[in-house]
Amino acid sequence: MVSQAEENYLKAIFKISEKEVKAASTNAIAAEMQTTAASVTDMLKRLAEKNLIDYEKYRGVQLTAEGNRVATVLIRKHRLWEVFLVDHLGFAWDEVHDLAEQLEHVQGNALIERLDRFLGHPKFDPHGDPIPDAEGRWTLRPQALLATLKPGDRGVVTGVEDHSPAFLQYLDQMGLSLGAEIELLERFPYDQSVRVRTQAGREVSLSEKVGQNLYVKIS
Amino acid sequence: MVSQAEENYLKAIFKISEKEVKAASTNAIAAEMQTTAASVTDMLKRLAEKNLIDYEKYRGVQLTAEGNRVATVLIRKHRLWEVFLVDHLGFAWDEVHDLAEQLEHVQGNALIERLDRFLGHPKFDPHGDPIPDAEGRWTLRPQALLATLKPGDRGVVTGVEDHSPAFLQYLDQMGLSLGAEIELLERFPYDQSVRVRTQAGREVSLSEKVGQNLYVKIS
DNA sequence: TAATTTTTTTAGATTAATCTAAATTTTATA
DNA sequence: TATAAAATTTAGATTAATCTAAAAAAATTA
Repeated sequence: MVSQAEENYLKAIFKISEKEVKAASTNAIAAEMQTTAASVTDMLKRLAEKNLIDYEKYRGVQLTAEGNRVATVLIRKHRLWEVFLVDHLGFAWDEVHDLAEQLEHVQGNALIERLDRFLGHPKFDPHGDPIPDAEGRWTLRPQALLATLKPGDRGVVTGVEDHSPAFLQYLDQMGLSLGAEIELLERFPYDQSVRVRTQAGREVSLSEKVGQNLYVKIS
Repeated sequence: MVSQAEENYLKAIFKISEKEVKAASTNAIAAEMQTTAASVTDMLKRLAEKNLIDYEKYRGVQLTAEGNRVATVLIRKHRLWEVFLVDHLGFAWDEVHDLAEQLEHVQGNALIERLDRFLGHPKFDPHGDPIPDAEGRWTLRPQALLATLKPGDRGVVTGVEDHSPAFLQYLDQMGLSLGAEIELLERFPYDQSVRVRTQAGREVSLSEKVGQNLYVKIS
C-alpha cells in the first residue's frame, strides 16, 4: 500500500525530474511539498524502503520504474478529474486544482477507467496538460512558449506553465483561454513585452512573464 | 477541522442512533466501525473535546447538533456519489459502496452542490436510501418490509435494509431490482417464506430473511 | 444483595507523518 | 586547498489513530 503522503511525494519527485536531468534534491522536494528538508529525508527513507525511489544519502533521488508508475497513475487521475470538474460540473479552470488534489487519491482501478470512458478518453486536461493513458503513455503536442514566437507568428493557446488561479483568471480577462487564436504583432526589446491580436481582433499587451508561461501551437 | 476518521465515527454513531432510541454504546460503535472498544473510547474523548458528541463515561454517546450536521453532510455526499457512479459511470448497485466511502471524504461545498445539480437533485440513492438536501432535510417515503405484506398486496421495490453485494446480486437474479413491480401471492406459516409474482409474470419463492431486508411501496 | 459476567475505560505501546534544533556532509569560494 | 556557506541528515519530540492487556464500572443473575 502506498499512502496518500507517499503518493504526493512521488508526484513531487516526478515533477522535479521532468524539468531537471539530475536527481531530485531534498531541498527541491521540500520546496515542492512546502515542508522541511528533515521531513523529506524521513519520507525518502520510507519510499526507498518500499523500492519506489533510488536513494543515496546526500545524493538526491530518482523514481524507480514502480515509483514512476505510481506517479503517472496519480497524474492521470488528477487530470481526468479536472476534466470532469470543468466539463461536467461547470467549474472554471482556475478552481479545480485543490479538488483534483483530493480526488486523485481515491483508490479503484475500475473507477478511473470508467471515468476515462465517461469523459471520452480526453488527451489533455483543462490547462492543456497531457493525460497519460491507462498504460502510462503520454501524448506530446508541439507547442512553444509565447516568448519564443516571432512577429507575424500565429497560433492557438494550448497550455500554461504557471497554473496559479491569478494567472488563469488574467488569461480569461485577456481573452486567452485554451483554444484562443493569437497573432504576435510586435515584441519590444526594451522589456521583451509583446503586442498580440487575440480572438475578436482585440489587441493586448503582454509582459515577458506572461510570455514565459503561455504555450502556443504555431499554425 | 474534522478528520476522516472522526467523520467515520460520527456516521457510525448516526446510524446506530437511527435504530436505537438510547445513546450509542461503545461496543455498538466498535462493532459498526470494526475496531476495538478501546479505540472507540479514545476517539469518543476527541469527539467530545470538539463538541461533536455528548459523552459521559460509561453512559454512551449522542451526537450534538454540529455532530449531526457533519454526519448528515457525509451521508449526503456518500449517496450523491453513489448516484453518480451508477447513473453516469455504469457501476452496478452492489459495486459502489467502497468507492463512495472514499469519495464522501472529499472536502468542498461547491463540489457537492454542483454534483447535486449535475445529477438532477436526486432524492434517493441507488439502494433507495433517501439523500438529505443541502439543509439536511430528509425525504421520507412510505414503504414497508416485504415481510409485513399480506397475500394479494402489490407494490414496487423501493429499497433494501441489507446492503451487502451478495444480497443485491441475489435480488438482481430474482428480478427484484429497485423499481420492480411485485405481488405477494402466498405466505407459508411453516417458515414465513413467501411466493411472489415479479416483473414479467415470473413467480419466485423468497425466504423470511429476504422479506426482512426488502422494502416495498404498496400500491 | 453478593457474585459473576459484560462493558467500558485506562495504561502503556506502536506507527506514520510531521516538526525544530543540532550535527554532519557536500559544495562553493577566498 | 582550507574555510565558509549551503544542503542534508540525525536526534529527539509531537500528534492522530490505532492496538493489547489490565483495571474499573455497570449490568445481570443466582
